[in-house]
Amino acid sequence: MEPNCESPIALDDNGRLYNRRFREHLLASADQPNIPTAEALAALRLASHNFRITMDRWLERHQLSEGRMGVLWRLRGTGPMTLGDLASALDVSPRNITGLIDHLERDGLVERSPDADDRRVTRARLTPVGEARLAAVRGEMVEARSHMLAGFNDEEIDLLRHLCLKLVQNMHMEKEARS
Amino acid sequence: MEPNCESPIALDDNGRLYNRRFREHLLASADQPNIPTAEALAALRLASHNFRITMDRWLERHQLSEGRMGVLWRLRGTGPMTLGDLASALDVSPRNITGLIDHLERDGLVERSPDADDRRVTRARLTPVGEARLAAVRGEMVEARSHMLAGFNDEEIDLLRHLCLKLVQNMHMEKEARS
DNA sequence: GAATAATGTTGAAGTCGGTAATATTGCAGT
DNA sequence: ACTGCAATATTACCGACTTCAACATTATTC
Repeated sequence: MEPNCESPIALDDNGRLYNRRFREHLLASADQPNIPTAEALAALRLASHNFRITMDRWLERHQLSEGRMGVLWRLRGTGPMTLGDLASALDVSPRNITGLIDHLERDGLVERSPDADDRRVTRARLTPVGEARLAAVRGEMVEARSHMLAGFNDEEIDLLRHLCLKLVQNMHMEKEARS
Repeated sequence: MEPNCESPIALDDNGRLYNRRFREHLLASADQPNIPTAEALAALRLASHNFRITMDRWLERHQLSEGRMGVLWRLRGTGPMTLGDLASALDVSPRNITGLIDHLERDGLVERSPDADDRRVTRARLTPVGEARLAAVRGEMVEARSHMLAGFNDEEIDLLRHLCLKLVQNMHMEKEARS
C-alpha cells in the first residue's frame, strides 16, 4: 500500500529517463544487444500497471470499473448494441458481458430491451442516468488528463499516441498469428 | 473473443499513427484544444489493456500470473525479503502477499522461512525450482520482446522508455498529492 | 508488567476473467 | 413442415486478485 519509493528514475546522457538500477542490472548480465528493448518493455510494464491502478482508483470514485466504463463508452459511441456485438467489440467473452450488463442495469445506468427482429438477441442502451454519469466522468476527465500528461510538450504527446498505437498493431498481429 | 477489427488505425500527415474514427469523433465534439491529450491517453489506455491481455496469456502458459511473476522478479532482484517489504514493494495489501506466496509455495517456486531476529516476520526466498522457472521464462522473453517491438527503430525504443517513465513519474506525483 | 504497535494469517465478500452446458431462437436443407 | 445446425444469451462453476475486518503472535514503549 505504500508508495513505490525504490524506483531510481534519472536522466541519461541523451536527456531521456531511465531506471538506473535496472540498467546496471542488465549491464551486469549477459545479452547486451537487447538492453534497449528490455528497458523499454520494463518501462511499458511499469507504466501499464500504474496506469491501471490509477484508472481503477479514479473510476471507483464514480462506482465504475474499467470493464463497466468500457461498456458505457462503447454504448455512447455506437448507440444501442446487441450483447454479442458488445462482447466482440470489447474483446471479452459473452459471459462477462452478461455480468457487466447485470451490474450496470442494477445500478440503473443501462437498460436491456429485446430485439424485435431476432428474439434471441437482447440489446443494451444507455439510460438517462447512465448518460449523466458518463457526462460527469468526462467532465472530470479533462483535468485528470492534464495532470497525467503534465510536462509533456506537443511533440511528446503525439509521440506517445504514435508509439502506443504501434504497439497495439504489433500485439494484434501477434494474436492473429497465434490463432 | 474475436479480434478487435473496428479500430481504424492509419497514418496522419506527420507520419504518425492515429485512430481515425476517434479523431473524427473528437473533432465533432466541443473542446478542441484538448484533442491531442485525449488521443494520447486513449491510445495509452488501449495499449495498456492489450499489453495486459498479452502478458496474461503469455504467463499462464508457464503457470504464472502477473502478481506471481511480480513476486518472483522482485525476489530475484532483491534476494530474500520479508512479506511486508514485498507488499510495499509491489504495492499490494498484506493479504494478497499471503495468497501469492501461498500459491507460489504450493508450486514449489518459493519458500517461507522464519526470521531469526524478529519472530513475527517471515521471509520468502526463491527455491532452485523457482529460479529455473524464472530462467526459462526469461529465455522465451527475448523472443517475445522482439516481436512486440518489431518495426521500432532505436530512436523509437528509447522514446518509448522515456515516455513511459515520464508517465510513471507523473502518476507517482499524483498519488502522493492525493494522499 | 501493561498498553500499544507491528506482522502475518484467516475468513468473507466482491469484481472480473475464463470454460462448459443449456434453453431459446433463427436458418438452411430436405 | 421437419430436422439438423448455428447463433445468442444465460446459468453454473472455477480461478485470480482485491479489499475489509478480525485475530494471534510478537516487539516495543511507557
